[in-house]
Amino acid sequence: MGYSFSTIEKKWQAYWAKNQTFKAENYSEKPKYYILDMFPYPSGAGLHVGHPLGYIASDIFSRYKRHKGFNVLHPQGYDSFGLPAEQYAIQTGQHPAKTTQDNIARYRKQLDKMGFSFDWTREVRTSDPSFYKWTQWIFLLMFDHYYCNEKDKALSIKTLINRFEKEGNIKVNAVCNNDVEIFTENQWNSFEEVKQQQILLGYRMAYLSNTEVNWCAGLGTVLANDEIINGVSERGGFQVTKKKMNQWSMRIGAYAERLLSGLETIEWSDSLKEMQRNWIGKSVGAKVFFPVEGHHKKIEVFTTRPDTIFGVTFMTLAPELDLVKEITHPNQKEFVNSYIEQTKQKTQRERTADVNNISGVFTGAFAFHPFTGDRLPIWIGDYVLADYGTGAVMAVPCGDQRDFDFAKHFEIPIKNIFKDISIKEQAFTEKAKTIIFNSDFLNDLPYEKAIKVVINALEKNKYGERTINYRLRDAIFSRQRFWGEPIPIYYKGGMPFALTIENLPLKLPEVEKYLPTPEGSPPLGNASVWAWDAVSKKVVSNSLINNETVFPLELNTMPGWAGSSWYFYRYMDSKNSNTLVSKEAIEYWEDVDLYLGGSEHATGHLLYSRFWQKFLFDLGIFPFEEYAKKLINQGMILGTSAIIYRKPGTQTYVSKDLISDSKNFEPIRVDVSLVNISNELDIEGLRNWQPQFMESEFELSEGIYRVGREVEKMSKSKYNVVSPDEICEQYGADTLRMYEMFLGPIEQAKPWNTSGISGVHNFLKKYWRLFYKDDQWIVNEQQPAKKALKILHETIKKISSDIEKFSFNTCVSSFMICVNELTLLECHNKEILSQLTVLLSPFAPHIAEEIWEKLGNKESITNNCFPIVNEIYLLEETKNYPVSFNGKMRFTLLLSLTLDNDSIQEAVLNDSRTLEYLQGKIPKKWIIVPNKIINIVC
RNA sequence: GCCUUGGUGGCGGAAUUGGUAGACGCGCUGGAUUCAAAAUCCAGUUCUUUCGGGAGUGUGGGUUCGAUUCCCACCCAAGGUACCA
Repeated sequence: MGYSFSTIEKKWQAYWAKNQTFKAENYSEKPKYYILDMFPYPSGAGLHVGHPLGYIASDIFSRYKRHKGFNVLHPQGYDSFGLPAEQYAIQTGQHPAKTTQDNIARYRKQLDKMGFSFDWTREVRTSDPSFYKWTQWIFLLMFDHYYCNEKDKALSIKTLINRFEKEGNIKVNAVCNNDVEIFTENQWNSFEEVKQQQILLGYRMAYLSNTEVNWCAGLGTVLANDEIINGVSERGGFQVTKKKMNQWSMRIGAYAERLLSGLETIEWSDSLKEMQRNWIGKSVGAKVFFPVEGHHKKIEVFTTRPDTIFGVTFMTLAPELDLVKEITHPNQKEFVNSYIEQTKQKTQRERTADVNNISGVFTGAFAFHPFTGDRLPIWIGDYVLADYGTGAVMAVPCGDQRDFDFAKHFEIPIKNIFKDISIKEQAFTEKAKTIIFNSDFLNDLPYEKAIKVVINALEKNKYGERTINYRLRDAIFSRQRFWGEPIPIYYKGGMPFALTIENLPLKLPEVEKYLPTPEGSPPLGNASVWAWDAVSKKVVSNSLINNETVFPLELNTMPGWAGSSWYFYRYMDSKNSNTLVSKEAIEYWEDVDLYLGGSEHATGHLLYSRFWQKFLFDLGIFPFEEYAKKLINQGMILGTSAIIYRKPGTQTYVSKDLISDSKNFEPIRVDVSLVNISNELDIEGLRNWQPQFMESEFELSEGIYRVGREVEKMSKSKYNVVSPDEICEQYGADTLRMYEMFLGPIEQAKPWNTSGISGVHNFLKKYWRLFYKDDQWIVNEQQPAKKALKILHETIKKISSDIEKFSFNTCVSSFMICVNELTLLECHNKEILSQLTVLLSPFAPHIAEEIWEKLGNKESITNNCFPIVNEIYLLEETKNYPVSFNGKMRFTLLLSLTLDNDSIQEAVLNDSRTLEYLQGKIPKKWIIVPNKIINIVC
């Protein structure tokens, strides 16, 4: 008998569900608190022990905040559009909606078992039309707005049209594509609609452009930069190459500065902010124009070191630049063209791998130095990237290592402009303490001064200007996939036109095949009903496209980050079919108080969602510039993979301890459940696990086969996934919850191992025995011992401050100490145990509810007041009073400044280390305490 | 290379503003209970020692009466990022 967790947990989970204990109201007298988890992608592998880590932490905090008198919003949902369901559909023909539905059901079951206090009435799913209606609506807003640099915010495209009609675009300072031409109001008014639309498209926040994209043939889709790891796709590891395509993009670049400065206002971890800063990559410098000999065009370069301009000895252009073909001398054309071809064929990976391989070609053309008028040879080289800065550099071999290497390799002259610095061996790249010389009007100036002087000179002569450059590029928004939000756009005369909100959601059409069409169009190209009738405002059959009013619809869908960029607002008002979120709901809940999730989303989701937030803030839809005041990154729980070693070309596997050099063997991962704690493999189990092992031979050592181990990310493909289900079954959810917290600090990554779980389970059993002895209820209402009160209040103090600090592992320790001591004191006092139970309830809610009920309470423990520490119980008689000395004859009493003179005398004398020092230095003297002077006698 | 975070027993990890390093748990050792086991309880557990002590928080310095904590240099690990001009 005793602590029967499975009965208790079932009972209370049912109770919470029936009474909707955790349902949050959109209005309350209480202060609000919004705690958000990053919602999961419901994958086929189900939940593993790593998933709940963050959910347990946020659940503890939610329950704690409820005890503290807050109206807590703690919702959950599913990021349910995604590639795995689509690939499963390609293989099996099963509709991704079905796969997704099944996986969600399984996730929900597993989540429910752990006793989370989610308000499930607010559940959202990004693949639900009632949800993606609003994702599409936000896209329409993006399409309908541009970024105005003067007001420094997004404005309606109508404002822009008005200005074009009145004054053309010459005075308009807005973010746009660089190929937008200059026109007057008269020209604008005479343009045809298609032409006008084309110009507007160059200004829209969501725009179409023929961009060079990362094309992944293996996945049949375009990938964003952050979906590529080391030149191959993050998912699947396929090759990625460059390809030009007409793609939707989002002008995140317009928000670069605000995304950067906004970081100062939010409580996110330093490392995460730093990642975003790096990703945005702001650098301050100058644009400089170099006229090309015998050509009307100028080369525009970006440099962070304009102070080195007199050290320029040549120019280098990115081979992809259109300008290259225009300026190349006929004699060099052949070499240049073949070099361009060569570069194109290199994948990003090959290009990055060849860092030390210097290559380039002379174009035969020359540029003029703006100040000296020197002739500078123009080269092309693939170390210059087309999509950073202007795709061209002024090469200063004395001040940049790559320029230096390039110059040495091609025997281009190097000019030294640094005083008393040798540049024989390598370039001099330090900025501090540099004195410029050999540089006309910059001679003898230090770095900082030189920059100011040269930029002034550039601007005065119109040779260039001060510029800020960002590494952050606009986010490509088109995906050639089926299982994503359709983009609510149709095409008329080759120009995109938007649907209106009344016509949303634009639901995914039925298709027979989920693969791209034979012509290479996205999967939506397989749909037979996917055209737009602009009169009836309905989706109609493709066969009607020849009618005057029927137009083809967009075939691309949105990327995975679309829905997740705003989902947290939908929880506030998830059922609303009239608006994204009602005014009342958003005015009450405002923003997320605490966001919990993995740091792997630093430069993806967490950046894109800040961008959307700022855009919708500009439009007055969201109330703040940032949506999450505080963010905590939980560390990953790692799995321990089991590895067996195959002799190449055979079916023979050799035990790990018989192997001296593992290079001669092929490591193969096997399911961790086939291995026991001493790394012994269950050979029969393995043979039954997968057919390929049926005929295997095993070389044993001492009668057993030992596997190798490796700690790595938990993943289905590595067969190292541990599901929480078994732990729940064996020890119960309360033990699992406390154990996961006990493993270590929440932010840290840690390998999963169950060796310590019995300690946590024992704790709960001990706690139970404070109430029951041999199934007899032994709680009394006698006056509690002073010592017991002290232990309780020490625990209250420690737990309260540790919860606020998110230090849950130390909380668990404090509970253990408390229960051990109360057991030792044989304390079964009702008052003390009641308070302890409330304290424990965020961590182990099921057992706490059960005890709470047994203590005679009718209501759930959920909204009961959290215990408050009473300092009276904490006072001690005396220990010793440590004293600190800061070297300037000023002493600080650490414990108390309110003690009278006598006790301070004693205090100081009690501390032998201090006494020893005092006797040597300042006998019989006055000692200064802040605000107080005390006489001390030695 | 650069940025961020970290480095403490056999292991996971504690340590408030600089003040008895190693809380709590695992593991291990011994004991009680038991025919026995499970369960439970008690004691011990940084290393070393000639049993007086001595050493000890990645390494080497510094500040301080006193440093895991503060400063400088270096080493290592994890994560991020990169021909970024």
